[in-house]
Amino acid sequence: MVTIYDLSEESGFSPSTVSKALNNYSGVNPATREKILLAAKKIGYTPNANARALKAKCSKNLGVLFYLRNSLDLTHYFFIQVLNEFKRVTEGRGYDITLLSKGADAGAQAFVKHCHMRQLDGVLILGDYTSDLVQELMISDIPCVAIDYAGDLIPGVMSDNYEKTRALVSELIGMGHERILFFTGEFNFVTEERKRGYADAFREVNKERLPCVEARYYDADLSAEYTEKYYPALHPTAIIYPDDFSATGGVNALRGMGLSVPDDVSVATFDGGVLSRVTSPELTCVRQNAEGIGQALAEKLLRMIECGDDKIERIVVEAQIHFTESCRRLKK
Amino acid sequence: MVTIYDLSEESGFSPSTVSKALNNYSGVNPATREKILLAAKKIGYTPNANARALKAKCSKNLGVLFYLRNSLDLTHYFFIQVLNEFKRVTEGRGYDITLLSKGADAGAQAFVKHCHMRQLDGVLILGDYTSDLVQELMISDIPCVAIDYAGDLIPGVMSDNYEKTRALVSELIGMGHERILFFTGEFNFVTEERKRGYADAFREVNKERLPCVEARYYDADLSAEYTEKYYPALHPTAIIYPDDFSATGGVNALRGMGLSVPDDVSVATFDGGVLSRVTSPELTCVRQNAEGIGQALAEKLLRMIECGDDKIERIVVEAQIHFTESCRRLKK
DNA sequence: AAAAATAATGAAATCGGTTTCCGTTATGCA
DNA sequence: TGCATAACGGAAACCGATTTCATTATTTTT
Repeated sequence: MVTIYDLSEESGFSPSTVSKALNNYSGVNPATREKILLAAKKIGYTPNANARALKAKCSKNLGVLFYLRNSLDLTHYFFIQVLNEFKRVTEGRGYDITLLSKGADAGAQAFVKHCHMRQLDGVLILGDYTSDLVQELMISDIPCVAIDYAGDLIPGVMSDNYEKTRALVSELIGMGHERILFFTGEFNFVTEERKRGYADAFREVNKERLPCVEARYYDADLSAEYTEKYYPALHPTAIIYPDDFSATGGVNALRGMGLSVPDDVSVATFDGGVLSRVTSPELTCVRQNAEGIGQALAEKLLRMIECGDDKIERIVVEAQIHFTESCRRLKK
Repeated sequence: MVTIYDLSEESGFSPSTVSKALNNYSGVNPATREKILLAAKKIGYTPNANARALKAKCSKNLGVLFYLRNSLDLTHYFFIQVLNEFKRVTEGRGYDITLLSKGADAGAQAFVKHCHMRQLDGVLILGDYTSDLVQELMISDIPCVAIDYAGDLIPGVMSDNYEKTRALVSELIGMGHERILFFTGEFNFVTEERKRGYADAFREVNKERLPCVEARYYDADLSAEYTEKYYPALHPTAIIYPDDFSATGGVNALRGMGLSVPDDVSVATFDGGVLSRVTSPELTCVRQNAEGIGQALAEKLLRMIECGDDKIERIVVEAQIHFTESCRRLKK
């Protein structure tokens, strides 16, 4: 390993001067700096991030916590898109990303301990934030941001769920749909916002709405089951699913019941990821802006770390309604 | 931060003894060890991984490189499953995972430099291994493993592509299909193996096969385009796609041409992830064992790091052929 | 020309661990 | 009882950076 001492010897300057030169500190002669940089290139010097972190108290390393329904799982297709953009932004600013885990012992404070151990500068939380382990992390001294979080422990970034749901439902009502079945996701802030939007769209036009069916899936099979159970009971002309998995499962179930989308029933969903794009017909959706969300999360977290920004705010990233032929206008 | 010195003071033993006790070294009285462990719990001691790595020359940290078509991208649905299992295994053995990136300057040796900087103990390579940057990494002194790699620089883990393709095609031939169109993936070892299996299945029964169509996609739109172009020209009774994205795109294109799957044309694919499961009908596939592959990668890499295993081998993980109604028997 | 201010550099302490080496005490054996 | 050996514990060096503070050289001020 090539160290700063080797570089000191090679360039003829002391380690302290070398360090200052490499870090662009003032108080180093430009000519000296040049010589040192040249020598560094010559002998192939790479700084040791661990040594740096030890002394500097900052590791330039961020943690990412994927925590879904009490298990660590990276395969969530929407969150991984968010992470992808988060990574792009933070790595451009010189940060690395480490995947959080519970560690070997996995007792209380598992995540907090993990962060302290690696001296992580901050953490991105994706997923369930209700678990104790995650709450401990939010309360700790480690800067955190989360997606879809609306509590007052840390900042959260989310789509404008109320507004876009209201708009989507209004549009459907305008197309003649009055029996719109809304399968909601699990109970949380996002779901509540969407339900509020759904209810308000009907309230605006003084119409009666169907009861929402609470179902916490992200699971095509379960969604199929619910569809088979509730369609015959409620006879909706349109169905809204809370995510792509549920929607594709639901569409298949409808087909299985001999129904055509959109001739017999219109379908819309949230997310609008690759799943809803490859099904035919492509599904109408409230497409969340994964890139925008990832970017907003990254920028907020970096501000917290680098600028001491401690404002616990909700940052809203506009989603987009994407209408396709999966929803059709009903004739009067 | 609670350090080993605080723990030394609290327990009444010197830092060196404390270190030995914590690391389960011999030469420490069990009673002493107990006292130290108790004190550690009491004051909430968390070891500093950076300090440890600095001295111990081993960071207990692994790098993961997602490198697809010259860009760093985490959203590959199959690789992310592999990584998920890789992570589960390695974190159980006390390792953390850091996502590799090119760093700010991004010149030659970018990945190698990144590894040295963080003192990574080893690297998992997912994706393109043809790029110079990845080759540099393979040649370096850092232990690496890769998926679907069959060169002689590092070990590789892969499915039994030849065997399973041969079996799939044989089965289709047995069902009466003779005009089987095989859209292959990009040019690499995996594709060559599959083509060999395809060809051998026809050779076994002395039948003429259609020419394979090379297409490097993982892209539903592109696959649709190819399907629209080649179906009318070759009139196959069955089509095999190289991945789920291509398959769903292809199926939609076929439907667009007024063809039914499987009544007019049978369809099979590789991977068999969530995409091929939610389409209707669910697609026949050679389902790669993502968990098995992730596990094999993890175990091999850990053996290389911990046991000095330097055997450059190809590890084969059996895939599974999953037949569904997307392929039908042709009547004589 | 002397004094003061400024710029450039280096010596040394420090971060929080690990590890080598050595001294002390306990134990086994004759 | 005396001696060799083993077990235990601690002092100190070290890993590779950063940072404070002192020192020297240079420039500016009076």
